[in-house]
Amino acid sequence: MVEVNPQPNSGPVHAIPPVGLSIGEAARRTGLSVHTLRYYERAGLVVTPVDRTHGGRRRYHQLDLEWITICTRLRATGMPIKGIRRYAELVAAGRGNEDERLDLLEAHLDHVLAGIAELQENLKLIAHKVDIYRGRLAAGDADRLWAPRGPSSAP
Amino acid sequence: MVEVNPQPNSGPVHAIPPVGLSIGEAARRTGLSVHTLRYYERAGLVVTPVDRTHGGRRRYHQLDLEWITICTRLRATGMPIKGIRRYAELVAAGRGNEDERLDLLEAHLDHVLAGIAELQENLKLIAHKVDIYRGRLAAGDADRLWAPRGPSSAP
DNA sequence: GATTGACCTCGACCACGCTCGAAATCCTAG
DNA sequence: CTAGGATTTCGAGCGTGGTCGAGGTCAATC
Repeated sequence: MVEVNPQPNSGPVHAIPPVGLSIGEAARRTGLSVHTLRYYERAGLVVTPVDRTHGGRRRYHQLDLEWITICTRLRATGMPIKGIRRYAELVAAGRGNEDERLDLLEAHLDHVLAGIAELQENLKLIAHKVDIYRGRLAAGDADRLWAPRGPSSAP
Repeated sequence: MVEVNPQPNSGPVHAIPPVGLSIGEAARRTGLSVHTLRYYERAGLVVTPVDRTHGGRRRYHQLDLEWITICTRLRATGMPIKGIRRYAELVAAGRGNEDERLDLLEAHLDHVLAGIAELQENLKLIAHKVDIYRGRLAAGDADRLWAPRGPSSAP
């Protein structure tokens, strides 16, 4: 299937050939589905129009993959599609709005950091409950755990 | 509007009266909307049936609020509704499944911790970009920043 | 030249987690 | 007794982020 066909003039398998990659190959490399790749494009997340073959098929080049990777990082950290589109628009607009780009990224960064802090705060309660369960199960007196309208204190 | 009506025989305003709280009050205390409170109930997240007045209105007591708070913590850490329902079912089933409850919570804990780690990993790239923007903007040579099909390397 | 599989567009559909509106009921204040 | 606001149920609707399928095109292989 994935036969490596050693060609004298080509680099490692992971290098992107000058002709670019098909959408399927791009999908494998980015970890997105081809559907999602097309969706992101439709949604305006992709800065530069993706190159096409004369027959109308997408060819992904280095820069495309790099940009898409940035998109996945932003998504993975919870930035909504709209936010990424906004960022893409700024980048696409070219020089002169770097401060806005910075603002956008910084705001996102702060947002995520705040989210992590909150997450950890909420986790405390859960971890506490886990500890209680563990302790009581180990002690063998799990019967004293909370049950509906029961007497104890650890749901 | 929110007039505090000092009553001799009642404790602090934040104490829950024996008759319980209306859904509106419960909403204010939990930070959820009344819609969401009812939704959670419908969705099977609430372990014990919420008490009702003879006229059919919900009355929330201490335990209800505590349980709902747990639900919000689980939600806030990304546990899906189904997961919380599962947990609620276990608790509702009473004694004998404490190990399952523990498994569920531990799995969630691990899941969230892994998520945080991944989040922080992804944030690195973003923070890196922020640094680059900051550095270049400070240096006043923002023109060298990435633009569509531009020469530089920092989108 | 025919087949085969990857790719194309377009619009519909899905899962999730709420959110809302209508119409009826309750209950408290005047 | 009445008016008003809070609450009830039920079902529909919404925003987000994909995911999918139909029907057609492209291109490498036999």
